[in-house]
Amino acid sequence: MTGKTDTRSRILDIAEAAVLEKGFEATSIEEIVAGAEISRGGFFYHFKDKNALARAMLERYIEVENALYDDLFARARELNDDPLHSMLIGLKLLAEMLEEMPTGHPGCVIASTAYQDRLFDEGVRELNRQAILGWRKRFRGMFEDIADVYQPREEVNLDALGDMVSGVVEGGLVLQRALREHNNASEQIMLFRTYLKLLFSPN
Amino acid sequence: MTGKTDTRSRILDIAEAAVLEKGFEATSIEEIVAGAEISRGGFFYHFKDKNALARAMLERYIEVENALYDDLFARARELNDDPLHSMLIGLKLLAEMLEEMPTGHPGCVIASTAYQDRLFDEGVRELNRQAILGWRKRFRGMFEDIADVYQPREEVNLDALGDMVSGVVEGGLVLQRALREHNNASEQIMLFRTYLKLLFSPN
DNA sequence: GTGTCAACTGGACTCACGGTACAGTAGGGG
DNA sequence: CCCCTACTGTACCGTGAGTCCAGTTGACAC
Repeated sequence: MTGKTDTRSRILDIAEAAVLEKGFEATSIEEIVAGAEISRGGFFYHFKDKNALARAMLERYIEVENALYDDLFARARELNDDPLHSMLIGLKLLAEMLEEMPTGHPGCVIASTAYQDRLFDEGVRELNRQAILGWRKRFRGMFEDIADVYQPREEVNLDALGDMVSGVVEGGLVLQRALREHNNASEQIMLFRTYLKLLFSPN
Repeated sequence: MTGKTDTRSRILDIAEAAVLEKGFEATSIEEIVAGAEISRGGFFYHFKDKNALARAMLERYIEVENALYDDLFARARELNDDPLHSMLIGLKLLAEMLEEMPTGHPGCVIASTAYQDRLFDEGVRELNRQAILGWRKRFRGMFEDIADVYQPREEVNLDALGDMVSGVVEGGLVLQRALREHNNASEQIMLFRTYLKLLFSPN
């Protein structure tokens, strides 16, 4: 028929939009099939249950997120070769990006699934876990590069510091969602940026 | 013994335990009434629907949480009269407390409701919002006291810094839940503590 | 042109859960 | 004695997930 998008990814698109707007639980299969203009049978042909949908969404989301981080910090590195300064630039770019997102960042998908984890199976939980561990590794690596050049003023665990990036983003998104404000996440990232400056900048 | 209605608070106890363990959505009314040894009718006598239960739980939780913060930072102030040092002590006490909690801190209740907010009515969302604004005010006040004595090395928005306490706790709890590790939240608080030390300590 | 297969449609059904309605009742005041 | 609070118990409804399955459609294969 249309040919340009196959049904499976059309389902994922519709589902993702709905889930980001109102949460996984509040998004019914009925609604997804209506949006994708398919039958209920068609949905279950592609996804054995809602869990399989969640997994596919998470997989796709994590890929996009990682590509985004790759791109963002690569650009930051182009702008300044120093590991500390490129990190600071990257965080600023990230904060700006979050501010420009109208409905908020999809990062909430991670926190969202974390808090509804009993609704999901082990596969989904494990995906979630691996995503966060991946970010830990990514940022830890960057902090190691910084620490090779700049002696930190206080001793910190670099794994925990890597987690702090994820935590600050996730926490900021929680605040943003609960407060119905708009820039909490980017504000929190900028505060974290100041932390790094204080921690690594030579006096 | 005492208490206006024994049954009502027994429902809340059972519900809270279940919700903390597996989330609000995954906790059925059936299960609550079984645990509290009452009939379904009895449940709906006390709570008109699940929303009313959520609201009552949140109200109670926020009260307990605030009392806990009051107590914790009052003790910290007793141990050291300096605003910065008492804050640092308070955060250490908080981190220790979080570590000692086996199932994790109930703070997740806030994040949890934030991410499932379409399941709840405006009353619940507003309660959530007010709780976070309350913490902002609390911590902002403490940071103002610190800033009166110690000139911060970098200019920061004290409201945002106040939010960062909530954000770091919430974010840490998200990590902890997703990673199935145990000390992420307390670790994140300790990292935040280091931040404050760097920000306010005279060189 | 016949056969096969993937990608569906559509309908009937089960089950769990939230929620409604309401009649009845045990027990403690006034 | 009645009345009120705090329930019990049952019957019933709607919604949404998930199952089963029989049938259709179009592409490509031989």
